[in-house]
Amino acid sequence: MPKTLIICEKPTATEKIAAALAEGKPRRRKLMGVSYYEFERDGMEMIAVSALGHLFTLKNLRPMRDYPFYDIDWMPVYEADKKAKRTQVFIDVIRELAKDATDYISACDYDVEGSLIAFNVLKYLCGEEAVKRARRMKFSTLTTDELRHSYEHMMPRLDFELIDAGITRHVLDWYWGMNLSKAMSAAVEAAEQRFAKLSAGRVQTPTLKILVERELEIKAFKPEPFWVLSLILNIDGHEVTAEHVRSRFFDRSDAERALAACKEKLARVSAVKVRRYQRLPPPPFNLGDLQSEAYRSFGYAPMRTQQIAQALYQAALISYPRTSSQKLPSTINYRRIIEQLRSSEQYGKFASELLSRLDLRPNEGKKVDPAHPAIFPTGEKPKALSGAQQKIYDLVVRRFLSTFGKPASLESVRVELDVGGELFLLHGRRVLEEGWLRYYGRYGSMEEIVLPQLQEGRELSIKEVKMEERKTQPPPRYNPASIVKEMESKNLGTKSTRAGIVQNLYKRGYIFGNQITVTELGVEVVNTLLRYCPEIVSEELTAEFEHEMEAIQEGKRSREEVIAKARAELDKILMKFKEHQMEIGRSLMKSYRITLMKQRVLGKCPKCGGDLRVTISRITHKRFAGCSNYPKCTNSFPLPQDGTIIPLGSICKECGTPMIQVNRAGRRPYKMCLNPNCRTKSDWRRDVVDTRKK
DNA sequence: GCAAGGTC
Repeated sequence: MPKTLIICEKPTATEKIAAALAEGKPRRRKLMGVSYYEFERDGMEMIAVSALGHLFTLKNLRPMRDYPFYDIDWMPVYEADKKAKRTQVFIDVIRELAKDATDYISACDYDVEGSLIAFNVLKYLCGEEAVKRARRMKFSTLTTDELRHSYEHMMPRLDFELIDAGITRHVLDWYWGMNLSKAMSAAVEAAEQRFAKLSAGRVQTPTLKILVERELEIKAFKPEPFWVLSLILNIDGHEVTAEHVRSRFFDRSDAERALAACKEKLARVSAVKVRRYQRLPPPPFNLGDLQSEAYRSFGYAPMRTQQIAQALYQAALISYPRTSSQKLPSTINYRRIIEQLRSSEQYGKFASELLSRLDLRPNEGKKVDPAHPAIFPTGEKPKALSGAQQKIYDLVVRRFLSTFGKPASLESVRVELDVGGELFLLHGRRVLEEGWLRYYGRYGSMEEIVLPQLQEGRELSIKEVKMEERKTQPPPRYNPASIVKEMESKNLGTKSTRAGIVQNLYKRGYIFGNQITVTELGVEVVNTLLRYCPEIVSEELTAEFEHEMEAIQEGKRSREEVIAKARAELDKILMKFKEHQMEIGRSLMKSYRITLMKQRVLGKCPKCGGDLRVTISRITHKRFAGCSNYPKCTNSFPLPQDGTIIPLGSICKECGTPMIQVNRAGRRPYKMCLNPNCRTKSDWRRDVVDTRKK
């Protein structure tokens, strides 16, 4: 009896593929805790089984004692990474089910990585014959119609061009990243006999470079003074401030001359310009947009938003979150979703309003994704959500509804005021029709500036004309959300990896703070690599990889050719690196030490003004905050033993000790002062009891 | 140890 094994990328996709292809209901089975689905189609027996993303990864075949090192091969992820034990049962189950399979279908996401995931499963778990026989389903959403269509129009073989491109990408990233990381650590070891965990990579290093460049701009920035003139008026008992038409005077005497001209007591309204305009609804969320909106609205780091979105997805409340798409194809049946939302207390009236319209169409954005639509709520009713989950869910639902809303109608008013020939401006803004802004609620809140009725020719009494000195500001620092956005615009990393790569830069000690500052170490790593391997620092490497991948996909270059070229190039770079490793190692270590020392400082000692530093007790080996003036000053505070401690650079309003933030795995970050007896902590114990009661 | 990519 012939049996077809369908390889899918992830469990939820497996379920949908089985449901779409089965005649009748697929039978859900379980083996070693892993679900798979049996069903019939056209008289054939079929089994849909799931991978869990990549089940295989590249690994060095021997310990990597020296570099250059190129001896790598594919291995089960669970063997390479002990923390990924979960993937082992998936491998066992697929191997078991492959035993009596006669035909194979690759039904992973239709992109380079998906093609490779299925290929490795077929090659290492089903055998070479399976690779030759396997066919490929291509689809861009997991809707019944599209899945059936893609089954009917299957590619009769695997997409080896995409697979080859994928393998090459993995190998090149490994070669470049691992060898350069090793080269830096080895340089430190050779020069200082100490281990320092240093890293470089095609994505992380250009990202760090962007941050270093901003750091340099800020350091080189010379604030320039400028002057502003403002006119304070009294209109019908309200105080209103108008700004001079020249928003900045860089020449003080110009500002003074303008000020001197304003000696009159009255300002005359010389023009009133009213403009009506529309603001279109926003496109639906992709992951990057959700991350930056959640940072703006709640201050959540992109990594946190990603984790919360993943939890909501697993609770079947929202669609697949790791997407770059801003499209909502009608096949997701958004009318049904909005109908389901109608029964919700919070969103019901918005949903009803939308459903009463005939033209229900989303305002889509330009970005697409080969495998997933934009993020949308499934319409399921949420049960017991945590506070943070509730917030992200609310944001997703409101954004989704907003996308279908009518444009908002706004009115802006520009009032010109003449004071002795000097022109001042008043700006007002009013929402005429809220449209989609109502659905978006607090996330789209538009500040209204309502001006009193002002007719041309009216004279207003002046309270004061003010001249103030200000300074130009340096360009703003990146924050975790804006650097993720910058990476996206430069095509660095993927939607799934960007937040994690930024987190990694923090973990390495290359950067710190929410307003991102690059450490001495981060700057030195970039400088070193700029000197010896500018290729890895440049965003161009990603672009170059992409060209090579394209050439491979078009059959213009072979995988072997591209890999051999990279090896030759790396050989030269790494040799030069090694020649200079003593000086490289010394300067890396120097900046490493400075960064470590600075990282330990939590703030000023309230007793003596010295530095309070994270210190490890010689006796108990536990960490605490101790004063740098020890033994002259014996001031100290206990610290939590788990998690990362981040100095906040501020002091407690109650007790004056430095504030810190504690980040612990799986818990939400919390802020506290160092003093355990501070009044701010008097209710901590009660909180713990309260939580337990619930 | 060290990358970047997929997944939960």
